Amino acid sequence: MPELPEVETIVRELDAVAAGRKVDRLDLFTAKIARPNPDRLVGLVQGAVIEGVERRAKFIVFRLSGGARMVVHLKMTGKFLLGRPLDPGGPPKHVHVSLTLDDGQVLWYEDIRRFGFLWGLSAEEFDDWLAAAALGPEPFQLSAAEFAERLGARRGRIKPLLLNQRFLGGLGNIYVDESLFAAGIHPLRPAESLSPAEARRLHGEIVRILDEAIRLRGSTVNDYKGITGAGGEYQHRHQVYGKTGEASPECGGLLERLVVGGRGTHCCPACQIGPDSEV
DNA sequence: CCGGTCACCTGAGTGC
DNA sequence: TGCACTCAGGTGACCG
Repeated sequence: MPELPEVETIVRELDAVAAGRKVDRLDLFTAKIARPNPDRLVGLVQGAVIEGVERRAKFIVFRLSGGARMVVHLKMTGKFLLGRPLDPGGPPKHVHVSLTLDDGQVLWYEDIRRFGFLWGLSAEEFDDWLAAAALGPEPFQLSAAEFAERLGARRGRIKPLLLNQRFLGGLGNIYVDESLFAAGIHPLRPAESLSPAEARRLHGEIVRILDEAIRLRGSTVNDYKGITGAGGEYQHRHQVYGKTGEASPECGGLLERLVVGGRGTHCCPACQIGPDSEV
C-alpha cells in the first residue's frame, strides 16, 4: 500500500497520538507477523513509553524508553487505525495487533494480506538491523548533483533502480512512474544512459512530487487510509499511474501499460525518451 | 551485478 | 450465481 508520502502521513499522525504515552498492553492476535518472535515484541513494547514515532524510508520506527524500538513495515495492505478497547468477541477481521495506551486510546494494526510485520528490537539490535537494511539516502538528503553521480555509477534500467531501497529510500511504484513521466524519461532506459542534465531533472521531479504528495497526505488509490480513516488527495494529481489508455496530459497520445521488473508500469511512449532514442 | 520468476496473502474486478 | 483468471501501493529468495 504505502510509499514514502503515505508512511510520512501515518507517522505524523501516530506521533501526535502516541508520543509521550506508555503502552499499557500489546495484544498480539497473529503470531507470525511478530519479529524476531512474539515474546520479544510483547516483552519490549509492553510497559514502555513511546518517546516518538519516526520514518526511515518506508519503515515506521517507534522510539521507546530505554532505547528500544518497535519497527513496522506495512508492505501492501498494512494500516494503523484508532480502534476500540478489546471486546469479548475478539478483534475485527484482519486486525493483528492492538496497542492500548495509558490514556485509554487504542491503536490497531490491520493488514489484509499479512505481508507486513512488526519487530521488537533493543537499542543494540536496532543498530544492527539498520546496518543490515542498508537503506539508501532519501531523495531530500541528496543534492541533484549527488543523485546524478549515484545514478551514473549503476547499471540496469532506471525504474527498478529507483525502486531499489538500497539505492534510494522511500520510492514505490506510483511515485516512480509519476516521477519518470514528469522528467520525460522512459522506465526502460538504462540508468547510465541518462545525461547529467536528465538525472538532475529527475531528482528535481522526485523531490517536487514527494513534497506535494506529503502536503496532500498521500495517494488513496485502493484503500490506503490514515489512522482516523481519512484518505489522501494526491491521487487526483496523478498524471500516468493507473491511467492506461487515457490521453497523455502532455501530448494527448495514449498512455501505455507495460511490465518492468515485474511491476505494472505506466508511461507515455511519446513524451518519455526511450532506451532506443538518441538523447 | 543484473534480470526473471516465484512466494508470501486476500480481495476486487472482469469475462464467460 | 459461480468459476477462473488477473491485478494490486512491497520485498526477499533463488536461479541463470
